[in-house]
Amino acid sequence: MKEYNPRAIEKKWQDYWYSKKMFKAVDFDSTRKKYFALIEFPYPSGVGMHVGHVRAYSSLEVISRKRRMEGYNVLFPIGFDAFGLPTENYAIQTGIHPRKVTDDNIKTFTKQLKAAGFSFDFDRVVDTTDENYYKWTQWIFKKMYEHDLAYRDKTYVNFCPNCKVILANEESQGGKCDRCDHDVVQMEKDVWFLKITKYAERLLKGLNDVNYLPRMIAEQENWIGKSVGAHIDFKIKDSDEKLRVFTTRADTIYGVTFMVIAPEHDLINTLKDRITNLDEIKDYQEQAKKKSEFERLNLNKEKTGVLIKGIKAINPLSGKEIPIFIADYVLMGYGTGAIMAVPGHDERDYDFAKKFGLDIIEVISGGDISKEAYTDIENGTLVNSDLINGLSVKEAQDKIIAYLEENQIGEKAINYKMQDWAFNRQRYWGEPIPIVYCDECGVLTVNEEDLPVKLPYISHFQPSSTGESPLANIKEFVETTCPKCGKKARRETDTMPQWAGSSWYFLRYCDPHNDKEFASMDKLKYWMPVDWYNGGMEHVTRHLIYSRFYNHFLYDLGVVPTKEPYLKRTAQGLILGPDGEKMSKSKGNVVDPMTIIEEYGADTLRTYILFIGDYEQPTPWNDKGVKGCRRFLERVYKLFEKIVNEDAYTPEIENLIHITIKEVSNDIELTKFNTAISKLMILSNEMNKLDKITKKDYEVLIKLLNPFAPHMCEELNEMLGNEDSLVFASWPEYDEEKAQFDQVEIAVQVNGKLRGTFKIHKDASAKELEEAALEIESVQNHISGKTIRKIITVPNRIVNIVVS
RNA sequence: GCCCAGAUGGCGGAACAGGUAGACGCACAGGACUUAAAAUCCUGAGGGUGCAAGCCCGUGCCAGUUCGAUUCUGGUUCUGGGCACCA
Repeated sequence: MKEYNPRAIEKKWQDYWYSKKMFKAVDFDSTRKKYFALIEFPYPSGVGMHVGHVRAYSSLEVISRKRRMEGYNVLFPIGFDAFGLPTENYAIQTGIHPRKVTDDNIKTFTKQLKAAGFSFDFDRVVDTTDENYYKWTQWIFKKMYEHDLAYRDKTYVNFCPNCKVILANEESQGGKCDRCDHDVVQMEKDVWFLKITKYAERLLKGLNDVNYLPRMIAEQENWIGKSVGAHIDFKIKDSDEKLRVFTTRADTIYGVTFMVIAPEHDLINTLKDRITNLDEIKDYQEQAKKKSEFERLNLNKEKTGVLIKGIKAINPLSGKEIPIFIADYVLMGYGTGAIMAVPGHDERDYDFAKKFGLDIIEVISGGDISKEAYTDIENGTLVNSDLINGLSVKEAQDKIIAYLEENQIGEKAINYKMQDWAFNRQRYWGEPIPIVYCDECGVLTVNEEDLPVKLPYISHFQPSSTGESPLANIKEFVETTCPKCGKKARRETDTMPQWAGSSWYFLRYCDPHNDKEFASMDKLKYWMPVDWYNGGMEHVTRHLIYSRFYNHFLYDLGVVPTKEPYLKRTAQGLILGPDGEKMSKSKGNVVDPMTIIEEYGADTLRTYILFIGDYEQPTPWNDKGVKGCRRFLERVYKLFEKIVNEDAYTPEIENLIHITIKEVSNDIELTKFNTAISKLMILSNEMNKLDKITKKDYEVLIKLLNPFAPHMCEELNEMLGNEDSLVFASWPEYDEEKAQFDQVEIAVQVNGKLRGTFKIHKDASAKELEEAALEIESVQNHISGKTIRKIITVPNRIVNIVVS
């Protein structure tokens, strides 16, 4: 028998699978159930495939191969999310056009994916930068605009002076640019927004209909951030103006001792004639504008603010006059940009009141407001609150809200932390936004038949420092005609963020070559929803929410068949460097999967990456551990020599085979790949102890191992004389009766401490167990001279003798 | 600060409807094969203490429930992730 030679074997079977298109997903196949397995398509960066990709893809790779063996028509597609900053920055540095960079990177990536033997359907590859793809990305935007979900608004945006680009909130967390870590500054700008907040409630409700890991549900709920409370109008004294606030604590209304508005609040402008310290206020507004988001949100800093002189608000319940402040701890972007401050029962208001020497009134008993704000809403009773004295927090809230609604000075209200999605970038390498500005007709979308708005092939794509897109400098691009009146008009020069293309790619996989629609309803009905989606935790609050929003919108349009796009979502843990640190070039701890493939083979890499540890936990890479998996595969390969034609039956091996089929099958479904592999190791170790094994038993082993190490298993299958590939071989089945051991080992305890064990046939009676247990010598030593109080027996497990 | 995970040998990790802690793999030690090494195969091993059978201690820490707790409950420390002046 030849030695195990992965290099030759793997090349041979990859050629076989890919040339015969073995992994082709068949549209409308009615003979088999469909299964749509989705992994997050990669960004084709210049460094190529990372071990993190291998781990992320291996889970559904194993599931897909198992599903095919179980008789499913599997759609396991791959594509490239290729627009974006890294490619553009690389192009700026090197002068090579992003189109060429992208094409080269995709080629390399494809080669690497095939070298790992992934069973993707390579006939359905999508590339977000392909004009036949982004035509539909633009089409969806057009539809959103037509349905009032895309709008232009002047706002302060996060601007990265280094990348020269406006960032979404989620790209500038902690006041740092997501891409380059530079400090983000505030800049006023006219930008495009998508009204994702309109879908907040549905995105929240939809979580009940999907099977995501609980921590993902929690993260999404947290991100959407729903709060139920009330709007309350406070009259401005001697004026018709009202100041509207949002509060979740309507019950504390009698404890309001001042009000605070955000620096950007309109009230200043509206009442500027009456404000006596306008210069001071304006000064404060200017300062607030200059602060970076990070400075402003920095919790530890002391609160600042200015009393607005000349105006007062009136508490609608108590009638008391109260001062109004302007302070940047109140955010314009949440609620109404104004709050009623209740220092007795809110920590932030408490700090502010202490600093400015303002009254602090107790309206809920139970705490000590001379020391700190009392914020427990579960306990405590309302006091000093005319209408609601003696009530619980909950009762008081209901009563106040009812009162507000009756008197039309407020109502029940819901707020979300999630904000509308800033949807444009001032960059070249993205989808042009299909909008035209006409002096006569205003803002118009490009007609459907004129899509796509093609990205011009230019050689200078450096951004300007004014925050304008490089496209603004391309005359041929900017100058166009109005889709309505035909006169001269200008194109929008901003492009879409990278999230746009990835928000609907799973739909395109169902019908990737369609040039009439983004995908046909018939095909979508056949394939959607995605049965199982695996990816990183880092995408749970961005990509996953955005793509769910897109899908909900398209559902409303009637062009996709399901509300929720993904039935199930799991996430892999990070692969850390051998030093236990996150892999990074600067730390020099990056492991290149291609090196592992060259040295040990793709089958070893695939097996090791799933054996390395708990799939969901971050786990350090271990070079020596790879060898162990290679040894395991070699052992399985060598077992081939033990196959005999004669009868080699033993009850033990039959038992073990059935148990292994059962447990490996279950473990794979639960993403417990590490224990699945360990059970295959146990089976092969046991087989190795025998002198001879049957072909039938060996086939079970290689079929179970096939999803992990398909090249070697295909080779062994061929060596067995089987003509059909393992791709569609049947997944082994087990007999529940035979998946049990006949003999069980029983532990014997005295007072809960292990004192011995014995073997007995399965399902022995309690009496048999007791008798056998009492006969054990060491047990007798521990009970002699004592009284037996109780004997606890658990069938097939344990006997515990309680003595005293 | 709030929310969510997690903490088990030298290392990665098993086992939890409460029932023999440490499966499987790595690393290590001894042995076989070899002139030798590598590779391979066999054996050993949580810690302590004994010549040994054995005994004692052990799943971050402190309590509790139980015949019995890595598993359940309360508290606590540390680590990782998410959110964060969100009214």
